[in-house]
Amino acid sequence: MEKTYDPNAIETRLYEFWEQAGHFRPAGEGEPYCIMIPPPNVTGTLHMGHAFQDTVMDALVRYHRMAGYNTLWQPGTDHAGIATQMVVERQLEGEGVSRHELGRERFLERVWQWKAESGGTIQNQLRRMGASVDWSRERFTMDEGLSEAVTEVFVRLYEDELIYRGERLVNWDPVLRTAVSDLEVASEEEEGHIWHMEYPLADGDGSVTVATTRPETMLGDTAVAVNPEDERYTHLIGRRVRLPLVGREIPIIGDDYVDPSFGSGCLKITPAHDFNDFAVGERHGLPRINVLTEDAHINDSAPERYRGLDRYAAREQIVADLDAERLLARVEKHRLMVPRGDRSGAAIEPYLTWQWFVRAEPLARPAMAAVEEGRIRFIPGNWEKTYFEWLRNIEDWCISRQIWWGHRIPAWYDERGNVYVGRCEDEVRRRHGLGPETALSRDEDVLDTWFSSALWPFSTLGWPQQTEALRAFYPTSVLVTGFDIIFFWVARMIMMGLYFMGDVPFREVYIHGLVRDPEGQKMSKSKGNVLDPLDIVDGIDLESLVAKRTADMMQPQLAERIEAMTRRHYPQGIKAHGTDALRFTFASLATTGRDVVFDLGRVEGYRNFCNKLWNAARYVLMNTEGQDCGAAGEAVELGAAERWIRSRLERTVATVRQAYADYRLDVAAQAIYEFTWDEYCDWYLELSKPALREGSEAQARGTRQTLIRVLEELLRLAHPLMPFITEAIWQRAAPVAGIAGETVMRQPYPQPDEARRDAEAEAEIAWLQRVILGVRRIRGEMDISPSRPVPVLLGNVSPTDRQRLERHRAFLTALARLESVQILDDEADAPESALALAGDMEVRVPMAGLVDKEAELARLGKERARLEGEIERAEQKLANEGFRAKAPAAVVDKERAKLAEVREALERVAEQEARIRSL
RNA sequence: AGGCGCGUAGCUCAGCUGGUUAGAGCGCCACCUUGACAUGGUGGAGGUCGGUGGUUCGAGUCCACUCGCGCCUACCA
Repeated sequence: MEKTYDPNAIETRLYEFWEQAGHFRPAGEGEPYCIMIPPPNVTGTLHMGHAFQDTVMDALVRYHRMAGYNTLWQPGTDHAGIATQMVVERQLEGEGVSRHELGRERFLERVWQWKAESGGTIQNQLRRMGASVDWSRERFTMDEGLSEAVTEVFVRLYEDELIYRGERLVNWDPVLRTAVSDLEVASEEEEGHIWHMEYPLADGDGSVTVATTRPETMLGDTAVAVNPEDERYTHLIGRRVRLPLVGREIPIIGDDYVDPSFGSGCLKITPAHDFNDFAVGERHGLPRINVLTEDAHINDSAPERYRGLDRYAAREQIVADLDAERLLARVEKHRLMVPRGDRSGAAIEPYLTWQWFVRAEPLARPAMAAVEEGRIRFIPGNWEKTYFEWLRNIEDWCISRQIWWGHRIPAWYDERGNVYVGRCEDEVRRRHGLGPETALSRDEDVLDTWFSSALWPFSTLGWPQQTEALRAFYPTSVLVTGFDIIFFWVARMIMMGLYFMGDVPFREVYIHGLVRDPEGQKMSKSKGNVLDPLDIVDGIDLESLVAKRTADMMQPQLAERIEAMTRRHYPQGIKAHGTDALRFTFASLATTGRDVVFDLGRVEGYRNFCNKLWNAARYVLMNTEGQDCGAAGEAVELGAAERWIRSRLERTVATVRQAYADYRLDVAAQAIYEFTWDEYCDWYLELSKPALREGSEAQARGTRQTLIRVLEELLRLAHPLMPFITEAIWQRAAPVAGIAGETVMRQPYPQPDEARRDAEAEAEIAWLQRVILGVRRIRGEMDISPSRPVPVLLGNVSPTDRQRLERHRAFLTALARLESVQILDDEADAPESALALAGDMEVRVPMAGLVDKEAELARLGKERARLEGEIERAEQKLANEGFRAKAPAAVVDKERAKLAEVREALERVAEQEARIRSL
């Protein structure tokens, strides 16, 4: 083995080996375990959120695969309708062509071409992360099979009256010229104004004052509303005002939607351009006058003067005209929430159009019940609240999009505008008896991408065909995802799964946090604080990182700031850490669903950990490969150290298994880290050295056997978190441990086995550690050179201590670097010495020539102060009658024992201090 | 406005059903090129757990209030 761990040298090679050997495919036996990957955008690239999420999924999947489950991790991508179409449109723009000039068919060819070019990036990045997905089953939402599922679902929902077409107000993106769902709109507070306008009464003197943040909508006003309880205005209800600039007479109506205490208490009603006004309009049978074109210019319903103006130009003009007519009462600055399309950034217009909708309420009810009844469990559980809250207030889902890239809606129209829904035109003609003389044209719109994503858990398994995979893996085991798409995706999968499969799509939903940058900011392309996970794996120099982050930005003016921030956070660029270190970092941060602030320092720490494991393996193999490890059944003697490390490993196995059951990868990671470093490397490997050097043949054999067996088991234990390094070492270590097999990923996961617990060995080694640590502390604090062997005297030695000393003298001498060990029969014989306590036993290092008086006094003083504090605390507790009476007896006893012990220790320390002082 | 979450060592985070001296990694200090590993070893310093009040024999851990931060949902013209 190389002296230093080099991830680069092993990772790619091992992944290719796994994939080619088919190790990612379900075993075909055992209880099914299945995770569906949340499909990333087919033309996208891997970001830190993906890497985190994929680490969690891969750990779960590898764990269950090793634990004997028939395991499938289903991969695939979605077509990301709007996002992908935008990318291709921008390309066309560069060529000076619009998609309309190109035509639908040729445009779609271009999109497929783009997919062929840039698709596959994210798949290869997933490979670099070690993701053990079954590539042979990879799916894409626009595949034939998945498209068939989409059509089938649409038709059935339509036939069951859960899909309808209607003219409604929708969120309209005037840049993309398509409807978008509520979820694709993000409202941000922005500076704006509020204009107070006078609407003169039509039949007499006076006027009412209305206020608006969007004056241009007044062109479409069809009423003024007041609260019917508002005494100032009740007399006006039923009268009319003359709409300024337009001249239309509109009624004053009473509706309790109006808040009398707000503003003037009079509200202009524009049913075609405001969601609340739309509802008011419905109640009062008001006309809906749309005054905008689909790209938010004033249309022909408005007075000629404004036609063709952009909405903001029209606003200015209208304000100016009102002012000229002295109908503008006043203007105030006002902060308001402006809805913007999350793709285009354009201000969203409520816009009256014909769209397709899914009736949500009948689907939402069973979806809530599934969680209420525990058929689906959220982890952490509090996300249920968010889920219920959304489903309770759910609105019908607008699923049609006025774009081209996506699943075209399976609806046809005849020349009279009748609509027919079916799986294909033939079916429509057959079912409705429409001959070739009837011309049919297909609906131009496509479906929301999330519509196809909602079917993911069953469409990827072959539905509507009743495949074996569908039978085996539906419902899937767990969905791993971020909280930001609970609404978008999780709830919709549950609704669709229940409706079409009659069962939940997954039994558990593990919600993880967001990955944030070192300043706690959400990582996003526009902020320029994203990291490519592979740059952490492979490393990247500062200049390349800066260039990467400032390349093709949406807002180039931020480049300077981003560059400065990047230079501040990564002054040396980023070193290569390897996939395993990155994965281990993510695992250690995967606590209870909270966000993770990404800290490169931790990755570095875990890369060091990989190196530690690597070198431990190097040492073990050096001492076991080609040597007698007792595989042939020769006599093997296991000493306390051997029994101890096996016992410790057993505990670790139990902890790690429980951690997986609890979705606490941080706990699993920490248990593995601590066992490997603090017990196996720091102690057992050191203990093995004297045993191999000085032990009997049977002892050496037992040591070698334990070294290799513990290593082999540890590799299996750690494999789901750090697949590459464990595989690389395992392939070499397994034969030495007498285990055949070509990959660790198909080996059984370690099982806890109480029989391997050994309390006696643990006590024995704990004693040894106490003595060694005592000597080391004296050494450290007395500044005795580590290279200088010291003599040690043991005082107040019990028979057990005496036996232990005889058993472990060699260990003690080696690990504490002793010149000699002697038992003091009479304490009075003790020379001047520095003191450490190991339980009741005194560990003394003579001072002559080694220890100076002042240093030892300082050390003892510190120790005494600590012990006195302890005693005071314990005494206070025990003096408290309430404590003695009410605390459990075990707790009280423990406190008493502690007090006695500490008092004893204090006595010795004080004694020692007095002796030294008297010198 | 409503909901959720967070605030523990300089930094990033653990701390389960309340009970030994509140832990880890990184960073820091001192010493050490000992033959698995300087991506290392040994020893050490450092926090009273945002604040206040309460429940309790006992609270970082439960309750109330409060300050600060974040997110989500809904928004009044």
